[in-house]
Amino acid sequence: MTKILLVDDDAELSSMLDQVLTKDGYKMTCAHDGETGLQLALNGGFDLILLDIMLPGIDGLQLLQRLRQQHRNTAVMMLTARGDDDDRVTGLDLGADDYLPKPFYPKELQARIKALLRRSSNTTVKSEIMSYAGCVLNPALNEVTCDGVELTLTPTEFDILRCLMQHAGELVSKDELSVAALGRAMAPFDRSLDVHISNIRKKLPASPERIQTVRGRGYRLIEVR
Amino acid sequence: MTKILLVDDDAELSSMLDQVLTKDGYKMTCAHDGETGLQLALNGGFDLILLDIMLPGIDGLQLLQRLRQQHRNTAVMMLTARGDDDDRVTGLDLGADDYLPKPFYPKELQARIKALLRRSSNTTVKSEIMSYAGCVLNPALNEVTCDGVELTLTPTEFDILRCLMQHAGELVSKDELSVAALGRAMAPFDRSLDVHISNIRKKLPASPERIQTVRGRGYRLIEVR
DNA sequence: TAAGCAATGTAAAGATAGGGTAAATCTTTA
DNA sequence: TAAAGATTTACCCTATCTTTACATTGCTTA
Repeated sequence: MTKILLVDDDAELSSMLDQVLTKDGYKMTCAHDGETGLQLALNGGFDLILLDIMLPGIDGLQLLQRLRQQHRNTAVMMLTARGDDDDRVTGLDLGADDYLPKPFYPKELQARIKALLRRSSNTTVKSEIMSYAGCVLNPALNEVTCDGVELTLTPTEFDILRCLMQHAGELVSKDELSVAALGRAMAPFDRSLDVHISNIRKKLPASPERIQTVRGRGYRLIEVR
Repeated sequence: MTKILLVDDDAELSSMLDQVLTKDGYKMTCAHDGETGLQLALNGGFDLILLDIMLPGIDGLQLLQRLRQQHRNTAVMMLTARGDDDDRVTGLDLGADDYLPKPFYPKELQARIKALLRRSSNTTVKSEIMSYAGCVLNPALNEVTCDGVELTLTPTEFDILRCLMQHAGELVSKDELSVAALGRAMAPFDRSLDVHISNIRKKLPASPERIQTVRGRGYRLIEVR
């Protein structure tokens, strides 16, 4: 079941959307201020968050920012007043996936929700212990060992390695790695991922090389020996 | 490199967007009518298609529909005139991922493109292993073997061979190959494709010849024996 | 059949883009 | 505010792509 969180202080609008979307088969939860919204967003396991920008307390943009520090994968659609062009751009840069200017037709919201969920549905992260290429990665504990030696990885490095291990032996595009670990698509001239890869390699046993570069295509973790 | 196809008959707007987005580091291709747009969209391997609705010939919605019959995964952003609410909903239902009402600020387009690419980049296409003429091509691993021997192909060579194998035994025009592998239509005096074909042949077993030249028409992969 | 033309093959040179990584800078967190 | 971490910058190297130039092939026509 698809769970949607609606954060909006307009009680009337909330109630209307609640009805409409419930009828569409989504499981709805509503919050009317930023604090409650953030709290729920962080812990509720939602598939999609509909987020008003103008909120009492923490505003929508702040909420989004705080959310993105922990959850890179929840889809977020902002609901904005018309004309707030700057807010929109800021929101999208902060990692919102879409916005809809108020006022809008429910039909359009429904269509956009469908489009967004369709797009984001295959963003799943496993959390089981994984083992490959002499490395053992435990997502629950945030621990990795390689050839029995414990590695000290930063969170980003950990996410990159996890993504590589999820596709053990397969080619993983830099774009996919970037989204999985940095929460954004590769931007032109963006070298951040390359640097992280370089740093991970420094922490792994020097030989044999476990992270193979496939020029122009991505990286791949390879089984040793 | 992220490839974007822009389909819009407004020459001035096209040229402006072309400039702006090229500066952002995207590899741009433009089409000004529906037929050309569809042709390119189907074969160009684009990451994102910016699609005007009002087009001479095939209109944007038709184009989208035709595209979605074959390509589920290319991200599509529609550019619509303000007020066409129905078109927008239709578009999103047909599988567009976003729309932007004209006129818009380039900054907003840029932000939306980033958001959309971020979202769509991990929709990995589980491409299938193909086998023909003694060659086995595995897109997920970026690996090819021929008669059991592993080949080391560059990304472009790989794309060319994949395109040939997709049309196993059939004639493939140089134009189609160029679009599929180089991301552009053949230009006069453009010999790049010929050189790539030559290089692939060098890497394949010397005999029998598997890539057949059909003079004036294109190339075709032929079953050995 | 030979001449002429256009398409194709291909070696080699030149241009470009992708990637490695040290160091500087920015950002977040404690 | 310091420390950790992420990102940007800058420089280098080289695989890869494109262009060039010339050779070859095959078709057409006189």
